[in-house]
Order: sequence, then C-alpha cells, then structure tokens
Amino acid sequence: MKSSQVTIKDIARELGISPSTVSRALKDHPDISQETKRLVNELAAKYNYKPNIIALSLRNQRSNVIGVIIPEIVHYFFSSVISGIEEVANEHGYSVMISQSVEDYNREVAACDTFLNGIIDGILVSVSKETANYDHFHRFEEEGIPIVFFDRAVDEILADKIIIDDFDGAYQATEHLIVQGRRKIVHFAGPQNRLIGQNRLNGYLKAMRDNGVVIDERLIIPCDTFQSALVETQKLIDSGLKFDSIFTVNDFTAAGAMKVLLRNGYKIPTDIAVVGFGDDQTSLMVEPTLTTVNQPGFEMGKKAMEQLIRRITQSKPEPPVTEILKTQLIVRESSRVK
Amino acid sequence: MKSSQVTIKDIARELGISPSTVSRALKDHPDISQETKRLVNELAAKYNYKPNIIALSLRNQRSNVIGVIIPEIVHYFFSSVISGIEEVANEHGYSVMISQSVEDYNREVAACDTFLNGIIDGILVSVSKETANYDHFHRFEEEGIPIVFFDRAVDEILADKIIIDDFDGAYQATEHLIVQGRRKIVHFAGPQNRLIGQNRLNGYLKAMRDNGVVIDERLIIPCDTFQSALVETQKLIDSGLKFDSIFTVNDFTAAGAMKVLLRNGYKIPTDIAVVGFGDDQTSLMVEPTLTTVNQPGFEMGKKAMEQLIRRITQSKPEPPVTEILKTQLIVRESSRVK
DNA sequence: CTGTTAGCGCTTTCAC
DNA sequence: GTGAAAGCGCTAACAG
Repeated sequence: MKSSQVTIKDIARELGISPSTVSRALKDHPDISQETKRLVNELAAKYNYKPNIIALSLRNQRSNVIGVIIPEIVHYFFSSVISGIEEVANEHGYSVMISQSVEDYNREVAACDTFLNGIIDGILVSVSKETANYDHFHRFEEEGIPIVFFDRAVDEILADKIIIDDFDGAYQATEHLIVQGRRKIVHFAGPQNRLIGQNRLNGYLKAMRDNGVVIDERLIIPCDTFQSALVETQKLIDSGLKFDSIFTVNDFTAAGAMKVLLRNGYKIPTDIAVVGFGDDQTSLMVEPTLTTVNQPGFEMGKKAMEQLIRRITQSKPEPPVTEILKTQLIVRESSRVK
Repeated sequence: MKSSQVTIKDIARELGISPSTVSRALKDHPDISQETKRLVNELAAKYNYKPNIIALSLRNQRSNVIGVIIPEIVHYFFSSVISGIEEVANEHGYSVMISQSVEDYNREVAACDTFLNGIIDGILVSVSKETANYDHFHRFEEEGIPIVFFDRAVDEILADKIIIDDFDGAYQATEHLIVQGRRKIVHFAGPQNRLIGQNRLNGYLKAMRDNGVVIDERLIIPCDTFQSALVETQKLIDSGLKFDSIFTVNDFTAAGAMKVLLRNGYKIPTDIAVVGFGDDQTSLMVEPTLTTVNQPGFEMGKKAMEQLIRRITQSKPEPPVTEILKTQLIVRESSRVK
C-alpha cells in the first residue's frame, strides 16, 4: 500500500475542480458535462488513477473480500476446491483470503478470529478433523457474516452446506466391483468419527447387502493413508484371508495397496482389483491406472462461492440450503476385467 | 463486513467520553487513568469490540495484507510454498491473498491489476510458464510495492528472489545416473524461456561434460508434463534411439515416462533408470519408487515471506538479494542398481 | 488526564 | 453542472 498513489483530490486540484465532480465524472454521472468528463478521464488515465479499495471498503461497508478456512492446501482435492472458489470469486470481483487450519482446532479458531476483524464479507469453511466445538463458527452468525460450509460441514450449525455424496460414491464403487465378479471385497476405511468415513463405509455395506454379498467384518480395515496402506496390505496378505479386491477410502491408500500387491506378485486387476476414491492426480500416474470415484472439487468450490455471493448480496434472509454433489465412478485399468 | 459492529464511538457515547480517549485507553496509552481504562476495556469486552481493520488500513496506509501470484495451487510443490508463506504471515499478523495464474499470461496480468488496487502491502510472485513480457511486474516497482519472486524469477527485474539451485539439483541427478553406469541419458526438459528449465538443462549438460559423457542433442527433448511424457516417451522408444536412462524436469513427467516404459516391457531401473525432480508425493507412490531431487517448498515460502516483510518494514532501501536454496538428491528404486 | 480537530480516500446528500 | 460538507472508523497532533 504505497501512499504515492494518485487520488481524486490530486486530479481535482490539477483541474481546478472539486473532488466530488471528479468522482462523478469518473462514474459517468449524467449531471457532469461531457467536457469535464473528458478532462477528468484523460488525467486519470495519464496518472494511472486507481480508486483506493480500502477507502471504498470503508465507505461502502463492503470489502469484496471473502475468507476461506481449509484443512490443508496440499491435497489435490482441497486445492481444486480453492481453484473453483477463485474462479467464481474472480468473475464477481471478489478477492480470496486463505487460511489453513492444518487439521488443528486451535489454528482454526485463530483463523476465525482473524477473519472476524471485519475485513471479510463472508466465509467459506471446511472443518478440521479435530474440531468438536463450534463456538468459533457461531460468532460469524452473530456478526451477521454469511458462512458456507463445504465438504466437511457441521450438522449443528444452521448454514449453507455444499457436500459430496460419499455414500453414493462408495456404493457405486463397491457395486462396480461386484458387477465385475468380485465378492471378497476388502474395504480400507476412513476414521469412523467423521461423517466422510462413515458414509463411505455405509455405501460399501449397502452395496454388498443389496447385491447379496456376504459381509466379512475382517475385510473391513481402518486404513486411510499411503503409509498405513503399505503396512495393512502386507498384513492382509500375510493373514491368509482370501480377498479378490480392495476398495479404499481415498486414492493414496489405493496407491499404497497397489504397490504392496504388485511387490507380492499379484496382478492388478486380474488377481486383485483396486478401486480408490477421490480421482486424485495420482490415480492416473500409478500403473495400472486406478479406478476411482470422482469428487467434483472444482465444482464444489464454485458452488460454495456462488452460494456465498448469493448470501452476501441477498436482500431478505432465506433458509439455509444443503447441496449434495454427485460423485462419478471413473473406471480405469485397476478394476476392469470384462 | 457487517456494519452492526460496535465502534469506538459507541463506547465513547455510552461512557460519556470522547472517541480519542477510548482509542487511547484501548491501546493502554500512559496518559489515560486506570479507571477510564478499566471502564473502556470492560465495555469493549462486553460488546465484543473489534477494531475495524479497514479503517485502520486507510489511516495507516498499511493493510497487512500481502498478495501471492502462483501458477497452480494444485501442485504439491506450490501448495507447500503457500503453506510456508502462510506460516510466516500468520506469525507476523499478515493475511494472504492468493491468485492463480493457471500458467496463463493474461490471468497473471489480471491478478496484478487486482493487486495494484491498493489493498496489498507487498507481493510474492512465481511467474507463469507463458509469460514473456514483464511490464505488469514493473508496475509494482513504480508504485513502490515490494515484490519478491520465488521459484520462477525474472532476470530482467531487479527484485528479491528466492530460488532453488536448479542447476546443482540437475547436476547431482545427472551425475548420479552417470555414477550408476548410465551414459545415454535422456533429458525431458522444461521450457527454455524460464530460468528453471534452462538451469536444469545446464546442470544436466555440465554434469555430462564434467564426466566426459558425450552429449547427444537428440536425447534432449522438450517435455514437462505427465501427458506429454506419455507421448514423448513412446516416440522416443519408437525412434529406435539408444538410451539407458531418463532425467526429467519434474516428477509428473517422470511418472509418465515410467508408465510408458513399463508398458513397453522395460524394467526400471535395470533397463532404463529414471530420475525426476521435485520430490512430489507421487514419487513415493509410483512403482518402483522414484529417485528425485528434493525442493524445499515450505522453506522457500517461509524465506520469501520473511524477505517480503523485511522489505515492507525496512526504513531505508537496500539492494535486492537473491537466495538460492539447496536441493537434495533422494535416491530411490528407479535408479539404484549398485 | 481528556477533548477537539483534522484527515486517510471516497461518495453522496444538499445546496446553489 | 458543480461545489461544500459530512461521514465511513480510527488515530495523532495539538490544546487545554
């Protein structure tokens, strides 16, 4: 913020007119004479005049800045969401301020504090894994700052939510394996204290039941990272349990499982089929390419931002909406035999 | 930005004192009596008073906001950099505004325009691959807004730069291959209009020469994405040219090359060794694991932000500095035979 | 120890 | 068609 910027006052002085006239001329106000407008605009161009956003924000009580609180940027899914947010924000003249919670409750609260200082017009939040208390979010409601949750929402808070249909995604993935003739389907499951892990597990269970496949509890294993997949897949192999496929809660876990399977001499998908979740970039890079469930991160970001803008600009209050985005099964080599 | 926020004026009115007294009391100014301070602070707490950042920015001519222009957030390296930036920004009370160029010159210019509206105290930039004209960056200099380049810098602009020792990283990678007995080393090179691409190529060339390895121009191929690697690697194989290893400008390109090699029946590393650059998450997930060059992204973000803060807060101008961060060769399975 | 005033840059009513 | 004045929220010089 360099103060040397040309202001309306500077232009007014040089032209020997008042700042208000300059202001009006710049906005093409009908009252102002063509001649004055010409002079003002010429000088503004010459000096490369730029309205001072801060002054405008102060006057309009609107900053056109929105805040985003996100667990971790370094995940393909979340950075896709950010891209979507940015896309829509750009189109509508909003700037985006980002703060990472790094899955840490205290940092999430701190980020909220920062955003409560009055700089933002609204906020987009995906809740950290750790968070169990939601007071910090309630404060936005109290201040009348619109809040839209994405991906990881909070049931207890009445606000707009844009989420993924995790249940259906897992259902599709599991049913796909069944259709491919698999019956002994392992599920590497996410943490069951989180909706996302629950829904994906439930989708798996429902698909199994609906298709009359026997559910073997021993094939449902808590495992949701690349590293733990390296360990758990080996343990699974060593256990001697029969299985013909693995459906994992995310793509990293699938990549880990694939690696161990290949190293143990299994052919994918002939011996063991693998299906991930997320459609991360990695799913194309592994060999064979990974069948996975696409989560529309970019679209989610766009929808969340659109909804937030709607809230910011709405004249009369409207009830909160929850939008559930459909996932899409992307069949690739790691599961396709027929 | 809800206008219903409590202001200093509100507190002053309620206490029957002047706004300036309230302001001073809140900052624990020595002139103010303990009693007044107590009253003011109590009321401020009761009404949950928060100073209006916008008003402060206008008054102080400082927003404590910095801008970041980055090619793509959805790259592990860049999102690591952002995390580093955020880390330091948080510590020092700065907020971070992010804009992606998506490797598009026009969007980069647009992002600069947005940031030139006076909201930011300084800017961090990593230049898009496309960019060949640098006028949009010069404008920050003209406005007196400090600019620090990271990773992809611009030689033509006199500014602080935090970059990676790409030359040395490429040198190490190439020499490693030579030590492993490779001689016909392919280089999938980055764009030569960017320093980064040049330096990595030059490191490769120097290592070849220093070790008396004949350089075959046909083995130096412009190719820097996963997709193009799929194409170029196949073309390379079909060309009948002899080669025993590939050193790629980044890990995605390496992943693409590996995939095609494997599909053509080559053993990695026995037949062909592969070395990437970046130490992306992917490098652990591919099979075999990928030898690569670690780039300290998080550290780069921290250093860049620290340097920017130094510029913003410096009293007298100082000459620009360039900091070159060391890379580290991470030897994994894709290249190790001995 | 506290109040008055002015001003950061801009817009907008009201007046002429 | 244009200008003067006030105010968005805050602070600092100046005055008592």
